[in-house]
Amino acid sequence: MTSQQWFDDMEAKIPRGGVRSRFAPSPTGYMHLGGMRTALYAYLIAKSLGGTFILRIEDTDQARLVEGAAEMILRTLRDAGLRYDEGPDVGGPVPPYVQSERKPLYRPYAELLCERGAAYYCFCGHVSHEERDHEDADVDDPCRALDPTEAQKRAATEPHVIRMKTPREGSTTLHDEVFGDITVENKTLDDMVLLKSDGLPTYNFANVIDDHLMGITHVLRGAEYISSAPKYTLLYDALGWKNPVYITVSSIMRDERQKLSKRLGDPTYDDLLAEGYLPGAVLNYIALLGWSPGGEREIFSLSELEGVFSISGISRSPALFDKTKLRYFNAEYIRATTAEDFAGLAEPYIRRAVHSPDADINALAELIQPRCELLTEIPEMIDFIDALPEYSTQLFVHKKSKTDERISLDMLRRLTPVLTALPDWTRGDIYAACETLAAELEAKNALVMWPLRIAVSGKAVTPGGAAEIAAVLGREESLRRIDAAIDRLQALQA
RNA sequence: GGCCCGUUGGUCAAGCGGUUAAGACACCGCCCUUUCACGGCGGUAACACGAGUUCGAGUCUCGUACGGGUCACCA
Repeated sequence: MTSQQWFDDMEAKIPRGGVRSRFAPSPTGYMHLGGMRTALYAYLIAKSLGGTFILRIEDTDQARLVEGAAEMILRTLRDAGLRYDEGPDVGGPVPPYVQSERKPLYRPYAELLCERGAAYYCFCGHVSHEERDHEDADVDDPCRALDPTEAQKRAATEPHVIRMKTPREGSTTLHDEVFGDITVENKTLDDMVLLKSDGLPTYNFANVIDDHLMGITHVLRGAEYISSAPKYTLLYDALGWKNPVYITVSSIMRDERQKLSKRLGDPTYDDLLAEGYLPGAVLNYIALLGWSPGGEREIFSLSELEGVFSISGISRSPALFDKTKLRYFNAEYIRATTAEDFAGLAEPYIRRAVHSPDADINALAELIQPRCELLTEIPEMIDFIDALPEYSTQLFVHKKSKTDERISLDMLRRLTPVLTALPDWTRGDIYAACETLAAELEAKNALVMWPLRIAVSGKAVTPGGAAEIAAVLGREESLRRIDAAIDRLQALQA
C-alpha cells in the first residue's frame, strides 16, 4: 500500500458532520482551575451546539508522566458532570483516545510531509536553543538542505528527528474566534520538531494529527498557544487539511502579573472541593471568569449553561481569580440546595464537632444552611453543642436587648420552672414560652431570649436563635446549662 | 530583546459611534429581626494616557505607558 493510499484510508474513517470539541489534557498530576475551565468551555461549546465532547489524553512526554494522573482526570470530569461522549474509558468511533497508544499513526504523516518537501530529517542531535540563539537568527538548520532521498536512507539507521520545513518568505494568517485574525511573518517561525528522537510525536504535531483524525471541528486552547498557532495552520495547510475553528481563552491570574499557580499555593479544583466549595458553585464561577452571558444573571446550573453558552461571550483579557466572589457563589448554591440534600452534605462536617450518636443531624443542618458559606466552617459554628465553651459572664450584658448580669439572672430563674413544665420540647413551644414570659413582664422578647442564648450556647453568635438551640440541645442539657449560668450569676451578685 | 496579544470602578464584567456608562462581588449606611446571617432599600467607586477621524468616541486609527503570552526533542 502506498503512503497516499494509507492517507486516503485514514481520511475515510474520520467522523463527519456536527460539532466535535475535545479536552486534551496532559496527565501531569492535578486539575488546575485553568484546565478545568478549558474543559468546561469545550464541553459547553459541544453541548450548546448539539455536538460531541471528546476526551483525549496527551501523554507523549514520557518524562513527565505521573502515575494515576489520567485516572484522576477521568474521575474529576465525571464528578463535575462534564460527561464526555468519547474517551479512553468509554471508547468511540476513532480510538484509541490515549496518544501513547496512537504512536504508529504519527510517523507516516511525518514521512509523508518529508516526501512532499514540507518537512525534513534532522541529524544534528541535541542542539539546544541557547546555542542557536547565539547564532544568527537567519541561519538555517544545515539538515534542511540535505538531499531528501539520502536523508531518508540515513534515517533508517541514524538517530534523528523530523522537523517542519517552515517557509522563509511570506506570512501566515489564521482566524481565531476570540482574538480575530492573527498574522505573523513566516521568517519569525522556527522549524518545529514533529517527531522526537524517541519516535513519539511532539505535542504540537500529535495535536494536529489527532484533532484531524478525530474529526475535531472546534479547538479550544489557552492563550499560551496563540504564539504557536500559525505553525499549526502551516501544518494543516501542508497536509491539505482544513483548519478547525480556533477558540483561544486567556489565562486566569492570581494577581495582576502572575497566572494561577499550584506552586505558589493557589488551589486546584480538588483543593477547592476539599475547602468546602460545591462543584456546581466552582463550575458556575469559573464559567464566568472570562466569559459573560451578556445579561444580568449570574447563577447558572451546568445544564442551563449548556443552553446559554456562546463563543462570542469569551473575553480577551486575563481575569483575576477572586475567592471572595467564589465564596458568594458557594453561599448561593448552599442556600439553593434542598434541606435534605444539604443535610447529606453537611453531615460529615457536623459529626466532626458533634459526637453524640443521637444528634439530630437534620435539625442542625436546617439551622446551619441559611448562614453557612463554606461546608468546612460548619464545625466551629456548632462546637458549643457537644461542650459548652468557657465564656465570660460579660456576654450577658447586651445593650440592644437591655440586659445585664442581674437581669439575666432574674430571667433565667423565671424561665427554669416554665421550661421544666413544658409538655413538649419543640422550638415553637420554647419560643412561645419565652414570648409569654416577656409579655407578662411587659418586656421585649429580646430581654428573655438573650440570656437564654448565652446560657445554652456560651456564644453571642450562633446558628439559629435561642429557642432553636435549646430545642437541639434537648430539655435536660438546656436546663443543666441554665442552672450552671444561674450559679455563676449568683456568685457574681454575692 | 524579537514577534503576538490585552487595558471600563478594588474584583468579575455589560457596552459594538449619540446611554444619567448596566449588573454582580466586596465595602458603607438604613430597614427587617430573639444576636449574627439571610432578605429588602440605598450609597461610594471606572472608560490607562496622548494625538487623530467624526457634527459626535469607552466604542474606529495611530502612538506612548503598563501588563500578559511566546521564542524546547514541555505540553
